[in-house]
Amino acid sequence: MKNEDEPKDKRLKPGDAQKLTMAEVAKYVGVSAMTVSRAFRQDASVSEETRKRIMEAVDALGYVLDLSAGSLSSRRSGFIAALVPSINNSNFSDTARGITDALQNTGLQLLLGYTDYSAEKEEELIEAMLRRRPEGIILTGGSHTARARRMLAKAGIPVVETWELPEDPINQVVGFSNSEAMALLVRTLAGQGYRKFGYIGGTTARDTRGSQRRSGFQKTVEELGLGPGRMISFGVPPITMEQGGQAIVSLLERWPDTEVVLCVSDLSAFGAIMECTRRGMKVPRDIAIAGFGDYEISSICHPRITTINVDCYGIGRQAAARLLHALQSGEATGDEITLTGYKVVLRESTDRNGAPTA
Amino acid sequence: MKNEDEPKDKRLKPGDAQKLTMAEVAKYVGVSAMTVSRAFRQDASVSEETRKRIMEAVDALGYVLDLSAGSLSSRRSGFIAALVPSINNSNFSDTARGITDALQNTGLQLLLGYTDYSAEKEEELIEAMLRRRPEGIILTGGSHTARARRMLAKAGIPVVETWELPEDPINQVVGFSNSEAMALLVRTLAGQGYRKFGYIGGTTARDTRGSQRRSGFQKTVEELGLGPGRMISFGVPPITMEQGGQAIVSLLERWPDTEVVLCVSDLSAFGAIMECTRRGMKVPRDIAIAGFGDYEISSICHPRITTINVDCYGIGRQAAARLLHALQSGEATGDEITLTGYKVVLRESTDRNGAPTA
DNA sequence: TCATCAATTGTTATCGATATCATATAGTCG
DNA sequence: CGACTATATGATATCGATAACAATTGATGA
Repeated sequence: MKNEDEPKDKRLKPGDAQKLTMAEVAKYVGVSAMTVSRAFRQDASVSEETRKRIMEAVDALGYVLDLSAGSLSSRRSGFIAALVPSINNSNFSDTARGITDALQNTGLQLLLGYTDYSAEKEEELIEAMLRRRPEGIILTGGSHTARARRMLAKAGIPVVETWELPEDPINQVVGFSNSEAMALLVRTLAGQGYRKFGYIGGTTARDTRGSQRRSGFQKTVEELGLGPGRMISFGVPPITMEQGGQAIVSLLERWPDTEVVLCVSDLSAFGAIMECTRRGMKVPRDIAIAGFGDYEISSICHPRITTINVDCYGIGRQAAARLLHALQSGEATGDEITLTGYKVVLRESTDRNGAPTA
Repeated sequence: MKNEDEPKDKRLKPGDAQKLTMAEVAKYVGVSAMTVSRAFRQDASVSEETRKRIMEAVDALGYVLDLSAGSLSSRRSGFIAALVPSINNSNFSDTARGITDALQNTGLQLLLGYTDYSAEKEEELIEAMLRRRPEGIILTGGSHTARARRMLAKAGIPVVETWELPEDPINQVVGFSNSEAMALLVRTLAGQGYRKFGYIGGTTARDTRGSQRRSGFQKTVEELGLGPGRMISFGVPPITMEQGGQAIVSLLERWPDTEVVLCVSDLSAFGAIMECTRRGMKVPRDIAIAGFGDYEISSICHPRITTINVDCYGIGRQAAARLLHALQSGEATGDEITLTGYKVVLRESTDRNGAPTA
């Protein structure tokens, strides 16, 4: 079947670098392989003149360092792993960007995986990552399978859990209380006079941040004596814009007099608002709607959406910073919790005056 | 400065896995390391009974395979690299998802990097990737620095360029003509009676897909005898929702009688529509607006946005499939071009009847 | 002037798994 | 029954860089 002996692909000229090794570069320059190895690192002691000659040879030959060999020997893989629920969510991709930026010039690279909001998939990914011996690992959330926890414990590398405040942290934490953030939003809106609160979120407990927001909502509504919240669960997290639209329809069918609806994220809030608009309801005149996460869309759409701004980028930066610190200080750092900020952003979608804009 | 000899971090119990090796697992079970190695692969010949015993030991000891060692020996790194302009763009994250899905059960992992629409950053990333010896690499677009091209040629691995049809392909291509896709949209809208066309895009040539769309627009408008298009360039790609809003203001100031505006992406189209709405203009009654990319938002927002649907996910899947094919057939595959589909999706934002919905 | 030291380079062993070849054992078949 | 084959396992060399230590050189200073 296979024609192995056919002439090689045209882009592979016979004598090409293909398997060029450090030793060959060394021979070419007339030094030892070790010297070439040193030339690739800034710290090492190589005379400027030698390094220049080596680098010229590297260029001429087209040699590319082989880290997989180096990392075996140095026992440093040169990357850190990060797992996020979804790459298709700008909150998490901002966090990924924060990590990448913090890793600049550290010689560490980011290996990203996404768990699709599933603890099982997370477990698989953790194993896949650990097989490549990352120097540290950043996780989203604090709920992991037992085996995942065991693997992480054994790995002996710094672990940072983000975006939440887990009850039983593995190691370090960089995040905030989703439940308190949502509570703050409820209190703020109650302070503006809203009384009949609805909530739209996903069905299962897969999205732990979602459940925390939900419970923060529920608890606060009750504390304020505003009766039980009107909760609609719609679909498996992450709930989409479209599901947000469907959810608000159900919610309003069941509780037509709802005054304000809080959504587990801006995306569902946006879907809900659009669906209302489409049905001839004015937001916030007929109903107020708020989201969570402060996605770009919320400051652009019409009406602009009230939300909780979360420091997504900062979470990434700080998580990476904690990791770097742990690595530098010889892994002797204890477990710490770094709180990141959040704030209510009041916008048109919950404006008591009703007229979103002139 | 550092206290290297302090007691180790509490979470690392002395006897822990830390440096558990395959040889130790082998000794524990009473077989050779080679047999343990085989047990980890399905294809290898190990008796079911031995494999079971080994896997139990692996579990009991908490051993995790070390791929960095294995890949040095087997000369297979077990991953493929993909570079996208931005992870924070759902078009590209759909492509990334397509790649990941296609890689399921192949033993290959995806290593993702983002270039931020910069050829220099791409070059850096290509080098960083090649240092880890990926078995293949997927790029976005066809414009690369000379050094990047040289490195890729020398690497001797399959390369897939995506999302475009480069004039001078490196190896394989999976994509479509952005210029023709945009041309199709212009023709479709012209067919509906629109005559005065505007265009909103980014300023520089950094985003080659953007420039191609622009030139497809320009060319077609002229071909149809609709005068030169009214082009507004706004900001460095990727242009944001907000910039879309600013751009349409400029465009309408300059050419108030414009009938329809095409945007380089749905995101800028959305921003433009919201800005119009905010200023009391009705879309499409007062002005029609269309986007490119068929992002989720475009089917949800109000009015829904006319756009070009691109098979983002399919691009990823097929790019990975081409790569896998090349790897299986002993890298002897020639350069091929795989065309992916696109289609015009007509929605409310360009509806000639003007009334988006009841 | 000779010991000492810093700077630079070389030598050798090694990281941990796997390719490759060798070997043992059991089953098959004319 | 002997040769042959398939299956299961082991022994050893090796992948390509780097750690660790050794060696060389020239400079410095008492």
